[in-house]
Amino acid sequence: MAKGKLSTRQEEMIQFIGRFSRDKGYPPTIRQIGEAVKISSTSVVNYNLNKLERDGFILRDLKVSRGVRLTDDYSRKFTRSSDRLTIPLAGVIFASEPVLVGDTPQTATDEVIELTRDLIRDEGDLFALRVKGNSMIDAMVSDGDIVIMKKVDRARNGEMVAVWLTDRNETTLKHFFLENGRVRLQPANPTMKPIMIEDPSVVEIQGKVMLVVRQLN
Amino acid sequence: MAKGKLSTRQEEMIQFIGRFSRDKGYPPTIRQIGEAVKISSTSVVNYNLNKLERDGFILRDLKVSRGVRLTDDYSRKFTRSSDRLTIPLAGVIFASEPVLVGDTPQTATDEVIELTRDLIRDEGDLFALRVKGNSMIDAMVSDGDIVIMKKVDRARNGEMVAVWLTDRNETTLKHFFLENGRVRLQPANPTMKPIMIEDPSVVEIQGKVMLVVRQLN
DNA sequence: GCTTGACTAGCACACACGTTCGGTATACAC
DNA sequence: GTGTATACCGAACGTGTGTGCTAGTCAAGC
Repeated sequence: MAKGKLSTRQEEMIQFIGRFSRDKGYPPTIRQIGEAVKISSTSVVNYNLNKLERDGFILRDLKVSRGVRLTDDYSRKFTRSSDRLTIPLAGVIFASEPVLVGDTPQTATDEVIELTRDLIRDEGDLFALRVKGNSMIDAMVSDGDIVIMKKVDRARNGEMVAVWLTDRNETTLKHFFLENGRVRLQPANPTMKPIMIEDPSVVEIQGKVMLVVRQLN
Repeated sequence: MAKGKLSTRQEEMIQFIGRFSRDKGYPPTIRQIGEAVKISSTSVVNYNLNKLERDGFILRDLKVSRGVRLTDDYSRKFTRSSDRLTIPLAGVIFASEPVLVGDTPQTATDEVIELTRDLIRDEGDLFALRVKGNSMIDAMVSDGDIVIMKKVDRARNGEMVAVWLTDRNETTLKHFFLENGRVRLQPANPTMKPIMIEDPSVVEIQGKVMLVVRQLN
């Protein structure tokens, strides 16, 4: 299967086929593909489509018009955004490092999490992180969990956020409260005590936790 | 919009267009539709398609081959069932009651959870429960979480299960281990101690936990 | 009887669209 | 040099496919 290396044009072709199919409800013709990626000859489009098919990116039904479609893996990235959400798995989160918020565009990320809109209605810059280690057990989050976060730099009281504490070099997931100029970070586990912080400037908000998913087995 | 009354043929045409598009990845031609619903003339198919379009069931792009598709409302009925999962929300789970495993068929349940296959690959009898109260914090599960369970009456070592302990009238979520005729129930929270049970018969397995989902806000 | 509207069949036409073939250019190996 | 593989172009060819026209059937209403 996938030989890995795709030319710019072939990448563009995949993108175009996906977008076109999603928007119009049917796949493009060879000529439409050619127009989109600036190829003047239909034979060249055909040539590249054959290559993409050989490498497992698309499926073709020969002799039928518009008989081209992306393979399941790829078409998933283009499914209607209204009922499904594709979130890039941006990395891992653990106590001793700040959350990395990569600027990698979604299409460049290989691993993604698919969710239904049922689970998460919010629009915005969402990304997923896999939890590493047991340092977040006071947030009722365990090793291997996936947290879906929204990129924010401010929090409202009560929201659960990922914060980087600059004075102790630690990332933690807590409910955030700003009270009389002090920050209270409240663990989700009600049996545990909050952290009180006098100087709010040591609290760097990395994102707001929207969803936690734990897969067993 | 929809005039309500559809002839048998027109109903068949909608069904066929939906199935064809789903299976093949592109819509059928007029001739293929005709063949499917036993219409010999392309003009008759065209005639009926125009009617369906007028009544809001389908969309057409004229002059383009295979330029027909169902409107969003209808196409949704034909989305690949293999990539999405609808799980009935069967009730709540809390410490002082055994898990209710209703026999209500899935269709009768009103509340459902929709998940993508990404999250849960297992086939089988799945149901969802909402966690009530903080009695399961030792399983790293908090109030309001949703647990997706599979109906089983046996567990393999290491699996996380919902068990009803008949001797203490309590439901709990634990990792299950059968060792030398004794049952060890291990909390997910590594800082907490296991429950050892000498008599396995007091352990009633209610289901296997497949997924835990926590929505914030 | 006649007309009208809904539905159907058959078929030819024109263009939409995939395929094929002859070429060109470049890079690399022998 | 010759050969081979990759990537591209342009044009012709043949089939795929929507459209339009003519005509027939049947029931409802006059």
